[in-house]
Amino acid sequence: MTPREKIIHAAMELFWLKGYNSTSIADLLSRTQLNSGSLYHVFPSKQDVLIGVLEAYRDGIEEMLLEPAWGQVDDPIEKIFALLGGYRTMIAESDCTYGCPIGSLALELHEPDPQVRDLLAVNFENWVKAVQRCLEAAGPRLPKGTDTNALSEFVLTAMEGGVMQARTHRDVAYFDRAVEQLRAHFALLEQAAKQAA
Amino acid sequence: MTPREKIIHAAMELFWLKGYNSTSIADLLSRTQLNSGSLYHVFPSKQDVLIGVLEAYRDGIEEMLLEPAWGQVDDPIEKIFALLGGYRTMIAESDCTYGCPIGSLALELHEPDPQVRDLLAVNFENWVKAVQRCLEAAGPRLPKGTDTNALSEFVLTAMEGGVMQARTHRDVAYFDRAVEQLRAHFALLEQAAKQAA
DNA sequence: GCCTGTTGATTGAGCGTTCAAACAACAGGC
DNA sequence: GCCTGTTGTTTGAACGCTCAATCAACAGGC
Repeated sequence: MTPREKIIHAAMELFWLKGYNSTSIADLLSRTQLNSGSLYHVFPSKQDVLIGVLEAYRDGIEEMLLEPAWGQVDDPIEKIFALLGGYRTMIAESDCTYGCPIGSLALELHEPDPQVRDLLAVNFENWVKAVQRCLEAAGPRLPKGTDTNALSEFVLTAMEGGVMQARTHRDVAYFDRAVEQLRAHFALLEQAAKQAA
Repeated sequence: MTPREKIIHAAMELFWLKGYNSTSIADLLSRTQLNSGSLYHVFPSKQDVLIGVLEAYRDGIEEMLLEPAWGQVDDPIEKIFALLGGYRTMIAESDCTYGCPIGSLALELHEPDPQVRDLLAVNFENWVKAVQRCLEAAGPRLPKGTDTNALSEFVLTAMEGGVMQARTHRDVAYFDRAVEQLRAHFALLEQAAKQAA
């Protein structure tokens, strides 16, 4: 494991756990057993570590997020809820102290550099696109003319909003109810598609 | 205007604009033209300023949020979308740099004191209750047995998720699409209620 | 002998907080 | 009307600490 990998690995966890601003370089050093000079040899600044982390999320969405969630799910709409189920597991295992790593960073950084903001946006976009492919695969089960982009964005909306409330109340039931409402929405859409046919 | 009011007023704006951690006591002092001793005479610590701010939001929800949005709206379901419209105005006026003041704080503070967490939760609860009263007022327009609590939480979910994406992409259209999806959900619910009748 | 990479003490700015001192406002005694 | 003691508030320099970042010195492979 190269120093670079060590740092990225540690930073992904610490930024997720404590946020970007509350994670100090000293935190990263003690976690990786490196010295400050080594870190600054690899990353010119703390922000470059953040960029590395966001790139790692961007490049690892398939194997880190989608494949684990979709291992044994074929139905395209169930894939969406399997993805949300993955977040539920994460939330519950951390006693509702962790949230969505991208979403937390997106709200924490109030005036991010363009490069950071673009990476946050790209991470959201890729997530939305993955959901959108599921919606496209669902084909005629959804009403004709469904805006799959807007609907897949809405899945992200529900996920992020549900995570936020679950974390605020320290109760995963808030997330569950958000998912349940989204499921009801999909049920109504499928029903409407069936009636129109 | 007492020093206390000055501080609360300035802190509401600065915490909203820059977040809690990125707002320094020096920022508050220069904004209020007070000296550090005066601030610490009123608030024993920075966190107590935060508590004051959250209490101000809690106590001001009617006049600051609901009354302005509902001034000339009677239809209970349109009230909900008028409330969301209020947020849209806020977002757009700030070029998508501001978000929901409570939501941002909720995600920024990773290990808040119980008192702070309770205040964040209470602010969410009151918001949800206000929406729930609208849903109850809508009565038979929604399907029988609708879980108005879960549905009103879902309105908050959609708002927070939409705000987050709009801010990340610096584009209010993301918020608009989230609201549009929520509107579609309500339309389907009203239709289902009508069919059952 | 050069080059790539590492070491870890050091820097200086910025942070939240403190405190002795100064000040304003008022009350009571005379 | 004037002095005196008290109370509550304001002043702003100073403190201790943490932070991100630096850099001269060093190690090992080729």
